Amino acid sequence: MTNHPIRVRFAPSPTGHLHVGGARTAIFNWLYARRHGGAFVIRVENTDQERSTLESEQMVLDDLRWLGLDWDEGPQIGGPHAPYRQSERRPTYARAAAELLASGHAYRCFCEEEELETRRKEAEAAGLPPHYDLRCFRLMPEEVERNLKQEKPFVVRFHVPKEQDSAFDADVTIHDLIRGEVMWKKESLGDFIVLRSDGMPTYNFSVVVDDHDMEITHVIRAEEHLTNTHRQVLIYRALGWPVPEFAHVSLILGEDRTKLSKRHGATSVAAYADEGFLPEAMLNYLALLGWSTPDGLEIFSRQYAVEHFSFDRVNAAAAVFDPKKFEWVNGQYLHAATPESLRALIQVRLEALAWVESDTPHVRDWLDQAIELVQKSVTRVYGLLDALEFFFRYEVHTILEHEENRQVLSDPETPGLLRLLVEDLRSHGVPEDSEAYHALADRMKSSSGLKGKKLFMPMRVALTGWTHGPELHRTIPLLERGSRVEGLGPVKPPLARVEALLEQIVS
RNA sequence: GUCCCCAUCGUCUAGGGGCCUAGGACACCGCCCUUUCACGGCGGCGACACGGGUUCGAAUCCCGUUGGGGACGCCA
Repeated sequence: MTNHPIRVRFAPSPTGHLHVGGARTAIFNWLYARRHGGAFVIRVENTDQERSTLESEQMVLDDLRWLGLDWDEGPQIGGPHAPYRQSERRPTYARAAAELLASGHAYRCFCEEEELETRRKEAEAAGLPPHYDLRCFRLMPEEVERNLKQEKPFVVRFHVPKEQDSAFDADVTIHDLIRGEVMWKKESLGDFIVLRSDGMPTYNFSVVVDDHDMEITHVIRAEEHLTNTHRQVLIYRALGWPVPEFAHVSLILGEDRTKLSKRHGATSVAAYADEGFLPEAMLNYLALLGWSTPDGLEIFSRQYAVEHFSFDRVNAAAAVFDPKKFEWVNGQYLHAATPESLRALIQVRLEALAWVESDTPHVRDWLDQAIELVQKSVTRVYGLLDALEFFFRYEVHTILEHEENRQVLSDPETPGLLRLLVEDLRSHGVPEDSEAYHALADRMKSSSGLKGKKLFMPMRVALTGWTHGPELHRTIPLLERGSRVEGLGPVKPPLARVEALLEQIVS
């Protein structure tokens, strides 16, 4: 293509948290930049002063950082094309608009909004395209002068010539990196506004001016902007600027196949973070929604994606966001994570729950073993808390409230069995490793005459309070050790558990 | 309504004329592993929207139909 370094940008409008659709666009931009050693620029599109806020900007940037998408130029870090906030770039737009005005590609329009609205409706009713009727395009210079003198508010409109022999051809063809050739005829476009009456540029104008100013070589954005490209290319043409490459990424859809939005449930990156999804998993899943790896890998590192990303493998069709698969991807990352890293992620909550009182090496060591024991059973970070709960909570009443537990314990053999278990734990001590546990199991088999589920389920319930959970041969020693670790929240030791339950059952 | 985009299992996709009786992943259903649950392993269910061309040969190329989506704003 070109010898110039690749420059791409992500241009969010700060009106709330980053959504998964925006996140995926950002990811594709970032991957493309990193793949080709180019620059990833962030530009804040806040020309809509009604809806844009600084708080939202901060949130979006935080969300991007959480995803690990670092930018080379943009808000908070600056760069050679600062400022990177459109509200602060008004002089640049004014200059470009003046140029369009001077060259006759644009004109002042004094029509009022309500007036335009009614005329648009009339045109539609008459079966005509709802385009601007060119009223102000035909204004005599004297009339324009008079209006200006009266300080009538005006917008600047771009003129789209419809004459076939016009020197300025308003037909446009682009070569989209994802879609191939896309073309529009001049007739499908009316004269459009580039500068609002308050002097702020409209989206289509500011985008072109900024992308040119910031030397953007590849515009990678959502497909909803595809038809805007017609207008934008005309502006490039009128200003005599080179047109960048385009890549329009398909939309992410909800289950009902309409554009993903709030009503589909959690759609913001932050919401998923709050629910215990990992940034690597999010990056992986979102990249996979539309892009596929050359060798069919579905779980891959950030580095792998950077090395293999290409628009050749980006699908042009829209994709439905599948929470189930996302959950699976997250699980894959969670299962492969080191216990230490997971512990760090739940540290604050462990302390809030008072399961951790002081952060000592013994506490950390015990926690890592406990996490290692349960991590394969969860798909979300905070699911670890539920999986670990049985270590720290053993309440006989709560246990007996659960139907499954009651069923297991209702066997007439249970009291005798638990009595034998108490005796064994007292005389032989609580097993401190798998081997000792298996010895215990053997003794219980012969002393009780029970085997299989009849033996192990009551033991499991008595020891953990649940009918399911990690392997007993690892759980029991860990429970016993946990009860002795200082700085850890209260862990009731195995013997005390069985005794407490037995007492309640026989009474 | 006009313009634009899109179209392979329920979902994400592989596929770019013969390698396709269409491969993988998620989900679902079995079985195995496991004295529980989960993880894991094995297997099953399940798709080229339709109609015309082009070609010796089309999931793959072309046209049309249908369907879905998006855009038509002094929002982005």
